Amino acid sequence: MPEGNVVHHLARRLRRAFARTVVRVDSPQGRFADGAALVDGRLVRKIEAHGKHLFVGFEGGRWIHVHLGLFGKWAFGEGPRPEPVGLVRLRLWNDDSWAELRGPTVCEVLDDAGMRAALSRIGPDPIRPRADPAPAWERVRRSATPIGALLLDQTVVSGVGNIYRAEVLFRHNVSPYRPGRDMRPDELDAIWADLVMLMRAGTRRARIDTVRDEHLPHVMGRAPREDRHGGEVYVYRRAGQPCLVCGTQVQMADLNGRNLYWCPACQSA
DNA sequence: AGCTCATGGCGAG
DNA sequence: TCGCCCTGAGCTG
Repeated sequence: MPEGNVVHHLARRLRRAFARTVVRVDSPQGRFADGAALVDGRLVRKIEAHGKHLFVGFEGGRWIHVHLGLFGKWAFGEGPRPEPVGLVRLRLWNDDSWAELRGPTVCEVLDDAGMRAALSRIGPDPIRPRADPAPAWERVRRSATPIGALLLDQTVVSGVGNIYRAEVLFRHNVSPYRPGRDMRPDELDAIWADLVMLMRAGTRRARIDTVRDEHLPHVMGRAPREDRHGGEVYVYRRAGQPCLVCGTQVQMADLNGRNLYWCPACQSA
């Protein structure tokens, strides 16, 4: 259940295990059997994350394209690969390492054109070096859609999920309901810079921490967290609990079918 | 054992 | 806006 930071972290891990090696590929579950046969036994040239999309590039111009969706999960190990347990969509292995993929929304083989087409459908990714936020913010500034919805739209910005959406808007005191066209350019610049910083830190740690040092004492004093997303956050999944900055009850609402969290006092604008 | 919910995204109305 | 796809964990009984 990853946002872009976890996908980039997984790309690094896959790179360490498989880059520039000949990799065996199969599909114990069978649903990816045809795709696996197209790349089995080829040299892995490149492994890249773009937003929440992962691409494993093979010699011969073919790519495995994976999107984990809500439920997808990778497992890794060293040495001989274990017998598959349950539904394993994709398995990769070489002499030293193995990896298993379960439950992805997307697992397919693309050629170079297909890979470029997939990339053309997503907006700039704050984790990637040299990503340019300009096209994203141009769309935001022309849109009446709430900024909270725009940040989750992967064609605007890629890699931001429900946690980063909630947290970055909190950190900039912006109401998730403010129309994109009412965002000031300096606010958008600051939000981009913050996403770059937060998501790159989240890539290294494979978790999402957004609470500033000066508010960490509040974190220490509060009740143990009851969810398992695994980081220290201001508002995500904290509905009904006091805001770590002002004490107001954190609110929750449905926005386009996803749970939205915010502090109505800190984010009134 | 069965329900609900989850860091996501797509397509049909 | 809704329903659907994918899987697993954490409840409730």
